[in-house]
Amino acid sequence: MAALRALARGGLAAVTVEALARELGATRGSFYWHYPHRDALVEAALQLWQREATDAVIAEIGAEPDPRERVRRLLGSAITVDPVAGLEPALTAHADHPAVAPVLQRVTRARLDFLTRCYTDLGLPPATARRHAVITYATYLGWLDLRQTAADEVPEVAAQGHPADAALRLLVETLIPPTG
Amino acid sequence: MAALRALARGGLAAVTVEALARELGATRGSFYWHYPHRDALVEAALQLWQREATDAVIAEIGAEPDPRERVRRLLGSAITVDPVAGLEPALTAHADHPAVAPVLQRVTRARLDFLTRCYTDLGLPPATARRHAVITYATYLGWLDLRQTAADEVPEVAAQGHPADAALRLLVETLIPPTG
DNA sequence: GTTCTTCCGTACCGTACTGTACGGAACATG
DNA sequence: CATGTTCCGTACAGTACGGTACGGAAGAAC
Repeated sequence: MAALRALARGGLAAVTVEALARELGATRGSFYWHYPHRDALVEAALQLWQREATDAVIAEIGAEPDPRERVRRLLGSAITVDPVAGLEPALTAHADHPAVAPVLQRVTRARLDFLTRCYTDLGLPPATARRHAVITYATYLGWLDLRQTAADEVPEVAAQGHPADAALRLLVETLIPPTG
Repeated sequence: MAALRALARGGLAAVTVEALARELGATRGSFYWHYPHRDALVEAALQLWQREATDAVIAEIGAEPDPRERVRRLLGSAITVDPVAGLEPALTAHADHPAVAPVLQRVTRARLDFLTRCYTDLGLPPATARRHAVITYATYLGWLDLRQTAADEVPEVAAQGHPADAALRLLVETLIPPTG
């Protein structure tokens, strides 16, 4: 969705009907046939993001039986793939927006629950697993931030290549407790 | 600075001369005597942020001789204090903005260099220390994100109180290698 | 007291955007 | 062929904002 790209570039204020119409080679008149107003567009874009960036990923990786491998694959995909660069930082920047808040809350809870489950499956008691999940998820979020702010200064943070592999190994060592 | 508060709430687009004048009980006419244009305001606000949120902190904690205690105090202040809530996530959301990019790059480099120095002082070889610094800093950034997006869902992430203390202990255990 | 400087307010223009009204093309359906 | 539906474009308010021009109050300088 073009709306998500605009959101990633310039925040919520950048997702305008005008810019969208220009980018797609259409006119605003056409837009207002498909959506009643601008808010409906951002709403649709946010739901699309939740489905593709969270629900689909959890469904896919959740099929993996080994919890250690689940975390490893999560970290790996967090490092290598970023379909719409800068989207998540842009969303957390509008965490208090009435349209963003509920989606962001659902996504955060789903991801944290999934991670917590991984850690309990590794043998950790629930409270400890929860705290590990929070730390791991925070590291993931900050990793995305760093990729936006210092992709050139911090080559480890790039989406692909050899430095990313070395960083992944250290991430796994740091964030996954020795053995369950 | 009121501009930074506006930036934290609604991104760069929210730091408008009109809103600022309203909040301060003045008029736009008055504003344009102090600043030549809007961009000068955001520029000044960003430089203020760099001085208070990075230069001052590094100068203060840098005086601590024990590197392990330095990292601990960094994590501690990261957890407990957040003068303008949501500012850093809002800034990383505009990482490619011409006014934000250079400031953000300087801040990121200064913080990463400082952290790397802490880890080398702990006895780690430079490359390893650098990677540890990146991970620790990413966790810090993600922690700020989580505080914005899920302060209610994740009590560990709140700015104060007993849950924060438990989280800090785990952070220290996770992010600081056993002994240098 | 006159004059100058500093600071703030009002009034105005240009621009970019949202939303609506309406017209018309393309196409299906009877 | 007539009619309706779907989709897109143009034209028009209304609004919020950036920026400029100008006027005027308050106080300092002399």
